[in-house]
Amino acid sequence: MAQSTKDRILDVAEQLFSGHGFGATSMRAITNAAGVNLAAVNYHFGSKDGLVRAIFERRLSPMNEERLRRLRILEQEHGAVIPVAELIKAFVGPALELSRDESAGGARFVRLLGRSYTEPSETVQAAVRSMSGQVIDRFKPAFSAALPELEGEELCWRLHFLVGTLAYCMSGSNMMRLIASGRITEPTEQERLLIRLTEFLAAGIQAPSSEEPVRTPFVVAAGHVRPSS
Amino acid sequence: MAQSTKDRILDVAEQLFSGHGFGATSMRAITNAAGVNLAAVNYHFGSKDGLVRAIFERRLSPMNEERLRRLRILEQEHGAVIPVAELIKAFVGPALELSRDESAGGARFVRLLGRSYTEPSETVQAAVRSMSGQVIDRFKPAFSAALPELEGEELCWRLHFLVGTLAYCMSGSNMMRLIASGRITEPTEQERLLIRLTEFLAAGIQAPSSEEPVRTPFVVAAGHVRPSS
DNA sequence: GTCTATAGGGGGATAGAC
DNA sequence: GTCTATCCCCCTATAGAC
Repeated sequence: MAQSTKDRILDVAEQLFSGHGFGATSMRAITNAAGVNLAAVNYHFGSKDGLVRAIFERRLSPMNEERLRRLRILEQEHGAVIPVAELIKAFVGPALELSRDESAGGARFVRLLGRSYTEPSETVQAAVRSMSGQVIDRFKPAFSAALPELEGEELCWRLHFLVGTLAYCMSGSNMMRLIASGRITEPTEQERLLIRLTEFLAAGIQAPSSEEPVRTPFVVAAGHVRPSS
Repeated sequence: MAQSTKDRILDVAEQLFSGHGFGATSMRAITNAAGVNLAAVNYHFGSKDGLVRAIFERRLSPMNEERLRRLRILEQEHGAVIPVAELIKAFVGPALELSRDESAGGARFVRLLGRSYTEPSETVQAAVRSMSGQVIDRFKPAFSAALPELEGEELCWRLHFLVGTLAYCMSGSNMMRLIASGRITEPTEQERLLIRLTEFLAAGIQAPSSEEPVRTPFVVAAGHVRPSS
């Protein structure tokens, strides 16, 4: 059950990055806390950026695989048109489940991941983006089929809002404490988060849209007004 | 029209913090870009943390005043029960309007503010929290009155989701590009964001809740079961 | 109010011994 | 694979001249 130097570095770095952010966590802090030598990070990961990428690789890739697996199951059950709430659960569920995995560090990683969506660091952006493209490519058409009344751009915005709400929940923001003002959220209530979040998101993404109905656009040209082809 | 050293530092710091984050922006970078001396930050703001607080003070306080002003107007128009969509617009509007103020740096600040909700830095958390408490204290009862069917804890979560979606939108996340995959969002469409966001949030916050209906709680005591008073 | 100079502490990365 | 030692950089904060 001996844990390798590499794994110890990953675990400790995940914890410190999660608690203080990437920029504010030094390699010295990581190697000290892990009880390994400073040079070990460069040996195993090449650089601090390499370590950051490895951390996302280790947890985000399996999480996204799980999302795709659940989508495939839904496609087998429902065919092309999947109920919206089921799509949301397939997308949101793996993240929230990982966040309950306190002992194995999953919770720490999820906090890190939530923040990474708004992180300015290019390294972090690139890592998350490269591992999330496939998920978007698969889920977006599925949502589109489930929400045929939503015009294309509106759908993009709705998905944007959905990802944003999830990212915020993942980040474990302290603002919840401000809103709840002392009210302690029980662990058992934390388990209701998937239900609460799905109810909110499903209603939001299916909201009636005031988007003007698709009109034939008019083009003004050379003195006369005519419908564009 | 001469801009004081203090204002130049604030403007440049806002821009650099917005682009690279707090931890990754040094005082040297700020003072160089502002064309002022390194020691000027410490003279005018005491420390880097003091500068951070001053930046939030300058923009967040007026923005929150505006939110409260709009809430007061709504209370005069509607009394205690204000339509949910109006409450959302009063809360979200000032932030989105500030984000369109490109020339005066408002847009940069809003990106910064959006990220600050998930920022691990204690200084940032404390600054935002101290300037947002009053807004929460005033809006929460208004939402509660507008949504009497929502049980207390459910309301906290719904507000949490609302703040999260807004924070994500403010942060100007790059993920929108991934979702839209090359589709360019026109400035005119950007102006529709308040409408889109309000539709999404209003539907989400009013979603039917599967929360067990309020039952008379039963108290087990001294051998008999009876409804609690 | 604004500057220079410097104190005093980390930062990431790497060469080379073991 | 792991260590020590070190290079050379940047960091914030402050003392004291102007």
